Amino acid sequence: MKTFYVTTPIYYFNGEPHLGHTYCTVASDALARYKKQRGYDVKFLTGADEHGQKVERAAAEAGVSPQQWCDDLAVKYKAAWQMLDIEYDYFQRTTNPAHMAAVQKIFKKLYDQGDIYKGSYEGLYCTPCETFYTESQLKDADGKVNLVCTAEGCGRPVERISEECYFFRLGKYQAQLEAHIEANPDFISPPSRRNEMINNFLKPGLTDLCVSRTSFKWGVPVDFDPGHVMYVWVDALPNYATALGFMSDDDSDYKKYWPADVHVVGKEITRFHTIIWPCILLALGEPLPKMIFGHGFLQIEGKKLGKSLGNAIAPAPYVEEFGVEALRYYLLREFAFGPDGNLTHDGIINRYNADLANDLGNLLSRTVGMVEKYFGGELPDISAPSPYDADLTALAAAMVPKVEAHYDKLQFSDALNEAWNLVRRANKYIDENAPWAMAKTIDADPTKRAELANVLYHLAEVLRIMAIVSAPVLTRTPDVIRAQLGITDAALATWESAKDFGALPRGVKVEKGLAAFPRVEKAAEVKG
RNA sequence: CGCGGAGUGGAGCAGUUUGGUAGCUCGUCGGGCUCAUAACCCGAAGGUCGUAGGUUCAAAUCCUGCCUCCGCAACCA
Repeated sequence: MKTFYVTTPIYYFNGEPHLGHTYCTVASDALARYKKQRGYDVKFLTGADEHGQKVERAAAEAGVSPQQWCDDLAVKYKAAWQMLDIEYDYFQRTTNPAHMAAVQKIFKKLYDQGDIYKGSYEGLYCTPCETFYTESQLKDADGKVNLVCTAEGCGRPVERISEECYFFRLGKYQAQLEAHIEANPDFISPPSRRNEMINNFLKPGLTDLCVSRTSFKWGVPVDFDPGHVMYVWVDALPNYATALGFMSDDDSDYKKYWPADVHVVGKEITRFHTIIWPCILLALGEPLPKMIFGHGFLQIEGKKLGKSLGNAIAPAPYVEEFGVEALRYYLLREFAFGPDGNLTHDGIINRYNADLANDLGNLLSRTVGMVEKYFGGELPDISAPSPYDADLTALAAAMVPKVEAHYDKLQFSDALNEAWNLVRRANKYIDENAPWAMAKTIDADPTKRAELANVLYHLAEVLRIMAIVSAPVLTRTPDVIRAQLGITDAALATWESAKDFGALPRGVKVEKGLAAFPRVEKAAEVKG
């Protein structure tokens, strides 16, 4: 069986999960679900980056140990992912002892082969804030360098000091990496990010990277040099491999699933995943991930989402108001996956009402309603075709491969739009056939009776197919649709069966349920 | 000249790689239908595609200048 390994970033544990994390994780989850539907043996990893000075400080401010701080947050993240129907296979944590042992081996191996060496890091340092700055960070708007700390409320002078640390020979692998990027156009996706990486970082040349610190303790110790802990790179990035058992006694999963098919990351960390991580892998002699996809950022009601700005927004209020599927659908349908997007409350309502309530939910409702009203819940003979059938079935047949192509490229919005064309076509098909007119004579006219049944059968088939192609995003409604259409055969829920218009057996029995997506009115406000 | 992204009818967005009737959703207006979640279907109005030039038979799309907004610049998804 073909394998597919997809990862979210390991989220930095200096705050609770917000809509930014949600966006990235929902997209990864949709991809994982889609690949499962397509028959892949999927491994879907998410996790947490728990080390470093910021975590250490945040824990101190909260009056708990760093480990306690992380344990508490891990519970919250897992709860958030459960609320959002995220089907991850493993939640990696960088405080996981197995991970820590593995990265120590990685660090030692790189040191032994000369790719990590001991040197000193020179920088401008603010002692009270324990923060290093580069000159470029201290530039003001005019480009002048001011030797004062920029931390909020500080402004004290910084001093030029040096700290002993270990360096990774990043520059040594530049040529190899460039050749790989050249030979694999999708390696850095989308293309705009690829250009950015090449122009911004590769062209100026890679400099060796500081991979250890002595200024804080909350990290993986460099076991052969007490006093040093690993800085983020060698600790965090290899999580994608250590989660599979890389550098452990049992690396069978690593052998099976590595290299990763996609690392889904936010645009601000594209650089680390497309340059530093590949160079570490090259140094280790391991294969590189096939694709790093750097998606854009969400704004919330036009405002930048950021923990430091304090307007981080939790997904829970949106889930409470609209339901988990509506939030997932909105995130993946409203925004192209790649550029930035602006999430708005009104926008969710519009999407929800237009696509989920009016188009899909109502199609289910009217279809099932008519089967009940006209046939007492069970379709009879459907042998009389309608002149509009061919157009509908042709559209359905053409739709599925297009949806596949879009999902394969992580273009969720295009995939959903393409799928929804079928819903819109089906609603039109109802008008074309005017089943309510047919219904008037079905008692006296067996042909009309079969004609009407045929129309309703086609609608049921559209809904069955929609249940399949929407399943990467809509995690619950597909089952609701199948329940109302009386579909129990798992063979009618497979991805392949979506290409087989007419697979649904005759004699459809329906059972009307609650509206799948009741409309919401605009006056409503987000709670909390 | 640090780098990158964006500027398309009232709103939000596609389209720009491979130039060739400007598309989608919402909203507005008119009509139809009544099975359905006041939902559905049809039609219409509305855009000199930021701006000034250039290339071309032809530019939202390629090139150049300028204006505006935003992001990044050792870890905010």
